[in-house]
Amino acid sequence: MLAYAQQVSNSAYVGRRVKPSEKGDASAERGFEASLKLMGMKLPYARNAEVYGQDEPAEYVYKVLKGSVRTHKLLDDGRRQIGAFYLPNDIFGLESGASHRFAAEAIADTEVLAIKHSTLASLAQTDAAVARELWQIAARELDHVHDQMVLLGRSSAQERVASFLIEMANRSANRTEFDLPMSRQDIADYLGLTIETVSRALSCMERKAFIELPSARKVRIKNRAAFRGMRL
Amino acid sequence: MLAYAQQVSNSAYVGRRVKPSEKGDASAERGFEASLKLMGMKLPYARNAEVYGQDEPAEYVYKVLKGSVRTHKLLDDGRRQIGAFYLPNDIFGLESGASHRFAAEAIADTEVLAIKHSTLASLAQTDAAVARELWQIAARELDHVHDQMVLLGRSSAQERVASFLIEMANRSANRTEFDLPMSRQDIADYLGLTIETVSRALSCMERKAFIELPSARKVRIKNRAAFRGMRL
DNA sequence: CGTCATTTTGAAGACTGTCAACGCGCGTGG
DNA sequence: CCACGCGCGTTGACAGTCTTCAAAATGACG
Repeated sequence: MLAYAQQVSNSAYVGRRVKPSEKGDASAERGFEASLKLMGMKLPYARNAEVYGQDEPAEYVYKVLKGSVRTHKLLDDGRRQIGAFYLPNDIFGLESGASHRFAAEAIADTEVLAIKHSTLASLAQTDAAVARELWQIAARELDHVHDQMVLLGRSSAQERVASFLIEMANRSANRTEFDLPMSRQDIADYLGLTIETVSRALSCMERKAFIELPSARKVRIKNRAAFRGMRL
Repeated sequence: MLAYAQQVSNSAYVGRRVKPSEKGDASAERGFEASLKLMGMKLPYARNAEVYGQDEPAEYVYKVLKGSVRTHKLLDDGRRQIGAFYLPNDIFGLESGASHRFAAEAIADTEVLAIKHSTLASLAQTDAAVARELWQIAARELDHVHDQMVLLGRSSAQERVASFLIEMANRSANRTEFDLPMSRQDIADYLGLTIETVSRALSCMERKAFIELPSARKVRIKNRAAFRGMRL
């Protein structure tokens, strides 16, 4: 899979050279982001395509360019838990362990930038700034799952959906009106609920005039204050 | 608090010198574990004492020597989510971020070995093995939280309690009979349940002759196979 | 315009939470 | 030495929330 992706898109980066204007500015060519830009390869994924599978070796670290990605774990009986959603500019796949414990899939048609984990590891050895940056990414990841644990373990359906909407609002450009790239099923599996419960919670909030749903995938926050009160 | 602890127990390590027998073996003096032994300080905590608080700066990384530790997040209204239990030889407090998102408390009278996060960070810069080890610890932590997310989001009370018992069995020396250092309330807050539900699940398993409870804090696994079937 | 996936809504039921009472072990103090 | 109180755990009855099952509505797409 990755071999294929490499074929189709690596060409864009083959033979790329540091331009004279970049050469002089050392800081522009260092750090994680810079390395990603220089050495990363752009990969396209269709809607629902798998970026990596569960328990697959964690060879690459990714950054979302366009579209969005979900990570999940699937149980034998079909139950699914979504670990996180990644939107443009988010980094994912840095598992620090040998293999991915969650699978990753494109939610919509998506483009990611991928860089070898081993490349980053060796970079981190010489460049302390890269090492620090990697830890920060891991820290954000851990923070998020910690919050998610409290959400899943200790909150009601209403609180979960409210927290989710606030999270999405904060992550989108426009904090009062935004699109949801994921389906109700994805939201439900992210929040540990059923689609029906998610739908009901949303309808309830719309009835209370806290939000408006111009369409199923579009949300408008009408009463931010009320929201803060009902989130976890 | 840490200043106090330093006072009372650091003395044991003040002036410690590398013994001749150790001096020759470079590998014995390197790595995370070795550093911990050399530079760590032994700290005692009474039952329910706080090792560090929520949102406190993450200055130290700890290893449990005796006793056990729980990490938790407390909500304003009293709801609590326990993140993990740490038993002897477990390492905790490596948050990678600036501050601890969960608080840590001693469950019973406990002794830990503490080492400055900054010390490890600078060690990791020169010693790649230490850097690798730190990532492994973080990876284990992340794996555990991921498992816990699936547990909290997608499993029944019975499955949660069964998973918990198996987890504890696997972590204890004797896999068929072991002690639980934590209370029912701790277990409940770890599994996202109430004490009553935990108690009922345990009673039910005892009735089915899957386990035996010689006392509230002692567990004997009688039917391991049946367990594997009911865990998550 | 029809078809299919997705979402919403409704009714019934299951599971877990809540409230309350009881039991047990243990340390304290009379 | 025993009674008592206290923390902790268990059990029961009931209520509430969320899930399940079913059907209707909506919307995307050919």
